[in-house]
Amino acid sequence: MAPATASRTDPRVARWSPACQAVTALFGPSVEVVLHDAGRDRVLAIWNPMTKREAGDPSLLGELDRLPAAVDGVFGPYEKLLSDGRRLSSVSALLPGDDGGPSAVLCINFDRTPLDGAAALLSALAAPVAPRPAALFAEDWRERVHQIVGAYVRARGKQVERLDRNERLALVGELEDAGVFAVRRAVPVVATALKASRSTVYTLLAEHRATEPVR
Amino acid sequence: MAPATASRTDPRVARWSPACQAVTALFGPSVEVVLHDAGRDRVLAIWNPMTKREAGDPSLLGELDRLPAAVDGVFGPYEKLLSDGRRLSSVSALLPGDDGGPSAVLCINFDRTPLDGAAALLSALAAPVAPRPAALFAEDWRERVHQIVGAYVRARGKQVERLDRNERLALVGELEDAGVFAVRRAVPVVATALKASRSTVYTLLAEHRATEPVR
DNA sequence: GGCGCGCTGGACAAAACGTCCGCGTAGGAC
DNA sequence: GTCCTACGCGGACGTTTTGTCCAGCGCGCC
Repeated sequence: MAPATASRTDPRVARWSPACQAVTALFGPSVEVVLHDAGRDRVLAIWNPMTKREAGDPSLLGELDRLPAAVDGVFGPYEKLLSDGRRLSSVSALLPGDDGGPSAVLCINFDRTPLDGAAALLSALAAPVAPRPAALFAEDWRERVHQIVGAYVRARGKQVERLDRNERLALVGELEDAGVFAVRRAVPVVATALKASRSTVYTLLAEHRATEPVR
Repeated sequence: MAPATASRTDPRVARWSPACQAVTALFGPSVEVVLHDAGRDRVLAIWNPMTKREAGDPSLLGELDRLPAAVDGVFGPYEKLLSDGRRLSSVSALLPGDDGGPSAVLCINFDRTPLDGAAALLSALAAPVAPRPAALFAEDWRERVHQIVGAYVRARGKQVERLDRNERLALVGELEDAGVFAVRRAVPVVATALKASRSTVYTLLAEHRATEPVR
């Protein structure tokens, strides 16, 4: 498994290559390992590249300056965003040369996008998955209004027109509790079903809401 | 973040430490990184130990001989089993010394137990989840919006922000078909759920209605 | 006949709805 | 890099719906 590198002869590549390869081997296609030339700001070698970068390309490591202060020569982990939307967790490490000073920079980028998907799936498990809920909506709410009104009317054996004020109030209450008034253009429909005016429905509704404030 | 090591002065530790630390930093408590002295079969340093091993302990690396042949000095990944049942994926790499010969061995052990749990959970998803009883509509149309959006998003393993235009259009279509937009104040809620503006939702809605006029 | 209650339609203000447009910008072509 | 296109955004705006108010009126009752 050779890295994409034109600098095979560079001693730093020879030195760090096994370590980089080990990481690549363990995490397969999810990680990209990049070895940078600290001095020339170039990519020395790259394993499993996620972008089109290759050895010799500029490193664009200037960003390291702006990152949280290094701990023992290690930056991060910090988040990176690829242009295609993938989300990476990244760390960088300053690798010492023979003189003890930094000679190379190691960057490990971990594509956590699949994990995001899995995490979403997992957290969604907390809430039960509703299959396709029955078509309560569309035109059904009208029917629902008529059902509620019809049931009420039947229960008292009167026609709508004969219902007295309290009964209408109660009926509006039932409709409200069924959520009918959360639907657009519901009031006129209810008014018709109740054989009453829009005004009256609003009055009853206000009265009901004043009585049962919470809902 | 210092490794558990009594060999701070060993030049090999100084050299490889940043790289080991980088790996530890990225994968947090899930990985253990061990640097071995190839010659003396001793642990040189260990980061985030999962067992009680520490620097100076015998390495017990004899097993490497029995592993699949190394590729470019890298062994594995192979599976290890801890006594407490945890399952590790591991790789080992022969790290070259200044003379080019091996001077140290790097082992990275990744605790995949949590992933096994997640995988089991995930595959269990294939089995149908008991549908929950259909709720009366009342206030749950909001929840419905979130369910539909959530299901859609999960199906593609993207988060809402990254859905492209067509996907959003389709999603709005589903919401429309579910009758969501028949509810008062639905558009702002949908906009929020979609992480889009009210305008955008209306645009998509218009587009959808132009495409599927009857419904 | 006079009174009170409640419903009514109409008028009107407020809120929600839906449309439009200019601007910023991300992404692609060159 | 520059240009270009397409898209999403927020704000402005006109329209529709909503909700409130009121004067008038029917009806039962004293």
